[in-house]
Amino acid sequence: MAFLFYIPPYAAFMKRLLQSWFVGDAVALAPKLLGKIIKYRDCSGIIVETEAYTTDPASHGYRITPRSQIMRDTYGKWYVYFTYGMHFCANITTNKGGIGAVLIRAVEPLVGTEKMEERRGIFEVQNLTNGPAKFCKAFGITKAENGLPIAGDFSIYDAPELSAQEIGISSRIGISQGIDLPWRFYIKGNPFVSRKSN
DNA sequence: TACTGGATTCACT
DNA sequence: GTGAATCCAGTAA
Repeated sequence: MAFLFYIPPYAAFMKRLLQSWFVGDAVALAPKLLGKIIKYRDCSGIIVETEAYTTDPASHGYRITPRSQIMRDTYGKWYVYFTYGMHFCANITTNKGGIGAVLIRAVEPLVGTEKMEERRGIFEVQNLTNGPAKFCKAFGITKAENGLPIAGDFSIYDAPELSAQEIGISSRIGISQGIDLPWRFYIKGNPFVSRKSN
């Protein structure tokens, strides 16, 4: 909540990240996205939780299919997929030639809270965007946004004042390698991080 | 063509 | 903690 206090001072200095910023290893980029501001049309928020996907068995990139091809062929684009018959999840592709994407798991609402409440049909700010599908629904992100470049109406901005937060990391065992794999990254103590990670 | 399961969320117990 | 919702992508035949 304390973040909200700082919006006006740094808003003027926000710098839009170019597509080339998103080139690299997904595991390295995922924590760097924390504290960045995501903006889509009438809504914006601070990214507080991300998840890295590469070529491990839990990732769509484990087997490249027409759907997941974007994970291999692009960087700096939105990979939005439909799951569980009712939810969308939004990823950022991070590689070209390699395979990688970063899932946006949770954001802290900044602008457009009323729109988010309308789309979600609930009026508890804390539950609007604290989950990957919740975030998509609140921001109005659907499959129509799949493949769009991170630019224009659907961009990410750097907010230096927010980037120095303490970062938490969850890991899972990489089945194929048999080693610990950094996985979820989140801003410690932030109330909008989904429950599983805090 | 048919079948299976899912990077989730929510209501209910 | 458990199970339902709900439909698309992927796979097998």
